[in-house]
Amino acid sequence: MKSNTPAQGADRPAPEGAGAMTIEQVAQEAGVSPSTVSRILNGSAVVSGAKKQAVDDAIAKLGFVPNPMARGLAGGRTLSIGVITQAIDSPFYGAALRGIEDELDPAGYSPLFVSGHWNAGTEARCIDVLRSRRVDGIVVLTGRLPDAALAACAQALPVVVTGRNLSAPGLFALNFDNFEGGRLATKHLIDLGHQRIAFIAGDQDHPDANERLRGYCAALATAGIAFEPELVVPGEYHEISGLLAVDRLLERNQRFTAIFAANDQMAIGAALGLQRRSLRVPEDVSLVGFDDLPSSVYTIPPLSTVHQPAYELGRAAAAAILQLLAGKTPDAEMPAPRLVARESSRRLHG
Amino acid sequence: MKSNTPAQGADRPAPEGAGAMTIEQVAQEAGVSPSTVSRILNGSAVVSGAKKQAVDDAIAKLGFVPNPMARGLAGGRTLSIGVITQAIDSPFYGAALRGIEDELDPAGYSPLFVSGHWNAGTEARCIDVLRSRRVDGIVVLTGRLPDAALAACAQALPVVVTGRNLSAPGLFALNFDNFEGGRLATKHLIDLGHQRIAFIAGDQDHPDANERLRGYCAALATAGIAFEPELVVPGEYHEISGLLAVDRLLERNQRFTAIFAANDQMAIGAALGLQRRSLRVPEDVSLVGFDDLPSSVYTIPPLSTVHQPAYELGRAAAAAILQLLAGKTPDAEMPAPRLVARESSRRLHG
DNA sequence: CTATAGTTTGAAAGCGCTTTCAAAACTTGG
DNA sequence: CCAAGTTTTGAAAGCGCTTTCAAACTATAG
Repeated sequence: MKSNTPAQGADRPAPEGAGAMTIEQVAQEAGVSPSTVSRILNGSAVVSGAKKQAVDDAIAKLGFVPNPMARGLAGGRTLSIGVITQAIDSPFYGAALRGIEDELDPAGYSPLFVSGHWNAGTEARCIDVLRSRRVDGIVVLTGRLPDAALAACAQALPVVVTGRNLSAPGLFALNFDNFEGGRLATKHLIDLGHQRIAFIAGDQDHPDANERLRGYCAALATAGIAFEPELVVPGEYHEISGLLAVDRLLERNQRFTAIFAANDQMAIGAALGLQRRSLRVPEDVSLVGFDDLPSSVYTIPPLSTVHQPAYELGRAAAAAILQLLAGKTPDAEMPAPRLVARESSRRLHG
Repeated sequence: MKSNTPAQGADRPAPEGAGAMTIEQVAQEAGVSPSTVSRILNGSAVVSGAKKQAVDDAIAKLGFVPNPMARGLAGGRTLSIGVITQAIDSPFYGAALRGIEDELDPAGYSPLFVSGHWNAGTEARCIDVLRSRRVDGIVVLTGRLPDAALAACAQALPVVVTGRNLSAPGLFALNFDNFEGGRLATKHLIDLGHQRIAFIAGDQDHPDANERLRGYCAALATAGIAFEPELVVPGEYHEISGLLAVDRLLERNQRFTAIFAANDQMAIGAALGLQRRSLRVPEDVSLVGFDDLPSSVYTIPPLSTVHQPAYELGRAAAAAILQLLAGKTPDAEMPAPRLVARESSRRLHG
């Protein structure tokens, strides 16, 4: 964690005149040419052991840090990766961003986060911004950009996209099995004896939302339970959708003993909606979410949900872009969906 | 939102060979010298109307976007602002980051987010990283860095820090009135008739946590209620602290009719802890938090809390750094604390 | 109509680094 | 011990932009 030069106060980051070091000064100090220093810095050529030592010493002594700007200009790389997230303050994507950060950092890359706000136009602008900043690659977390736009972008720049199945040159897609997740959640409720299971759907425009719905249908079918369109209410992935959905369901006079919400935020909204109507979770209605947000452990009651490894997703995406940059074919894989049973779901008695 | 050149598909960001444009080509197209183009780009000198027009046209026609790398190298600015946040996935700071993003974007600046993870050493490293990336300024959201380190950093670079009262050259501190917030929350409970009010404290190392405690004490004193050390339990700002704190309180056999938690996350943990002990909120115990996280509207029951304008805080901090950069003295001010009474607190009956 | 001050403009020198290219330094084998 | 091949090294040319500096031009006054 700390710097590796020992005798150094925490408040004095670089040994000396930190701002003004150049490769030339290092070269002079080490008695070699700037070219040689550059070669050592980048490992771009073999350098004799003696000179390498001298340069390393000089770098340590002067506290030299290469100027990324100059590097970028000369070398055509910026060591930065653009990350298009949908909302930097989303509880779900937050973890993914952290994963990206953690993976990129040791490789010397920095993420450049921009928010697309679930809007194709904004996302397109984000790409422009990132490209104008000359990022070396782009990671797109889901979003609404047409696949074609992404593929086009990938022609100029390595691109990693999550939440899609898409294949194009220079493009790597990393998808979580939302279908299986949806199936698992529904099966969990069925196994608990529930037959009338309502589904609060996610945003229609999200492919993952539709996959989760498909999983719900599949589980129902497997169990021989008829799909009941009246039990499915649209939502938009926000808490309020969950609340409203419960109202809708109750107004429709639908009987149901369980609800599966396409994400935790809606499940939390639904829980409040149920409480407002004096329906208890899980005594009267079992509730299952999707995502396993950090806060879902602490809801009342703690929420049963499908765990989405957001952090790992971020790491995997970052690792993939790094591999793409290195000319390799990414081999990242997502962990399989896993149901976390907590207290919001219970066996149907009666 | 969209580009201003009309005939342009969403998937083709720049009119033509987007990557390869240089100021020189623009100059040629407009029949002027590169210097003139640069001057127009930066508004750094008066240029005759005719030439300005010609250059603007050429820029539009070629879809030219200046290379930030070259700009940074030559001009010594990078148009990027380093932001040290504590955890990019924190529910509270997320909103602040968004505020920063929203404020910086129209000014042409980009934020560079790094996470300090509440660790002075890591934060110091973050500053190094940011400086090595040559950011034009730094925004520090709270954190544990010693004031002196910040002041030292401010000598080289404009710095805006939140959550502290600190004054140094090149440094602007933007503080929320945590004392008043703590007082307000406590007063709210007292007004509701509560006398035995437990306090779940925040992390000792956070100045704001101590301020909130001071506010709690002040409100108690004003109401003539004796301060009871046994009613104060330490916490660390996470949900689990709240849960544990309730256990502690109950083990100590303390009677209390209300709890004020130094942040919402702990309040949420406390709510669960109370529920585990079959104590109902608000019937048996009133609960008040601090921060007003977006999710606090949807807890069961919805949480009464002190609203912290995280988003505005971000915007104000960003605006301040922009002003500092422009050589002005920032005039940003934080809104006063405001109590949001929801359903987790109610009048004490009996 | 020329001398003087005031403006607008272009040429050219970097910013700090990477990367050819060719020279210098070693190898090796005949 | 020298020619030919193989490394290692340094000089120098940019990367795309900003910014002096001085030249060219315009306006004002004598």
